[in-house]
Amino acid sequence: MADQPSTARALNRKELTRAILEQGRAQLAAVGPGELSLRAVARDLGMASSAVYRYFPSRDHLITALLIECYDESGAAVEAADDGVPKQRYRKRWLAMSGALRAWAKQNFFEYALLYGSPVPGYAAPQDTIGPAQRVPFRLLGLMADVEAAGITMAPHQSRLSRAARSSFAPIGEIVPGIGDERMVGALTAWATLLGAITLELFGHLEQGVLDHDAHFSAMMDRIADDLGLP
Amino acid sequence: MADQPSTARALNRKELTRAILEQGRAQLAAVGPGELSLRAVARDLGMASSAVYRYFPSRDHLITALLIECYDESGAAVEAADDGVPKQRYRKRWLAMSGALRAWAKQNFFEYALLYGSPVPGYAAPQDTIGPAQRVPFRLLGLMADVEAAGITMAPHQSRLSRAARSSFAPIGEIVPGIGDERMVGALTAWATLLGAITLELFGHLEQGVLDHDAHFSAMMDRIADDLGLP
DNA sequence: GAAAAGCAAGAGCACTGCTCTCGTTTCTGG
DNA sequence: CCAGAAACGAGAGCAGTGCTCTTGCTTTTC
Repeated sequence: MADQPSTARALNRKELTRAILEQGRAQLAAVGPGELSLRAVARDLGMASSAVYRYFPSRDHLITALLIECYDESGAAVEAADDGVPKQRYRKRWLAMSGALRAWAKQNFFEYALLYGSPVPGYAAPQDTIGPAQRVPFRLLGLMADVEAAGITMAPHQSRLSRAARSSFAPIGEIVPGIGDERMVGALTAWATLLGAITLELFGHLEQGVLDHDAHFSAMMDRIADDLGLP
Repeated sequence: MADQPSTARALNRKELTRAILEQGRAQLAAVGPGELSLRAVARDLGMASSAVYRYFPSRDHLITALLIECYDESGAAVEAADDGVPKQRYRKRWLAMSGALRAWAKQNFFEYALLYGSPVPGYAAPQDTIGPAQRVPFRLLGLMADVEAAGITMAPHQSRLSRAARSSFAPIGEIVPGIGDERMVGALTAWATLLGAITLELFGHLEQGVLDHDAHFSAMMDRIADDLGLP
């Protein structure tokens, strides 16, 4: 992987792999995962369907590759949004990131469904995907760490955190240190709300009740920002 | 639909329709939507695949029927949980309802995926489904109306609701009246959080970070209850 | 009792993921 | 430089899918 392809064949292989992935992405954007047809990809590329199997040993492997690509793309969108806001404007950073993820999801409906919708048939996402998948939540946690480092306190909550809940996110605390338990729960709740809000909107569950999706999303994200104590 | 089946044939038709639905449900629980095979259902019932089309004109119609069944089932579970708690124990009612939906989702993974995961291929859920689909959110809104009627106030929020956001859920306000704008946004946010939390957990997005899913879910729901000002 | 409607079954179409084989091309080691 | 090995593209084929159409049979209805 590290060395560049020297031979013409290896170069051609990289190129074709990329072309298949690209065509697969186009297919995905058009018909959604589950309907993604390996044969159709091969057809559009003018090659035999069996030839595709030289590059991706199965349909699931293709989907996994697309999964990684989409995680990276949405993660990059969120990171770019975060980077576009001054570091101290914490609330604005949250609003920018959440808005960016929603915008990406709306522009890439099926891709969002692939990432955060029902998991495909029986296959468990392999280890390769967890890295890219964590880009978005890690950025959110980074914001929390920044807020915490700035000494900004949260409004106290009525209910106490159980010991089990506290120790539950120890793995996260090791990777992104410096976040208090209360704020950690707040951040994870915010993440759930964000994904839930986008999912409800995109998958049509708000169709009967909410008229202005933009305003509604903004209102919810503002509320979350209040809850997180973001100034 | 209202009159009972008089003829033997009509009775047989009702029975067979039910059997197909039941077998489809079994299939669904085993392999998930998208993999639900009409031929397999027919095989298990010992009938020709073409015969099933006398009862369900297409695979999507079968899925729609299952969709309604599952919405009703989950809605009934949430309602039962709500009814099991004294009306004035508002916080407990919220925790019971959210816990019940999560429990149902965990026990009916693919069914939950069918309801709240990626929408199936190209088909838009027909009008028949929206009624059953609204049972859960309506129950949550009912709780909010009860709280509001009891004169319980919410902790004031920092950010103001935009005019667009306020008027956005006018359709809901007509069906479930007596809920203030602030609490309405809070309730819809709570709904998003609930669905997001269950989705993240069930679809494996918490696998790398959270150890104790029960405790984590409880902590988030407690937090939401605080936010909603539930005593 | 005859006509009409509902029904089950089978064949068939077009499609899918995937495997295997068969020539061909390209790379590599002596 | 050239033979063996590895990679490759194409095609046929298998088992499966949703769905349609035709063919007989049964039940209902007039």
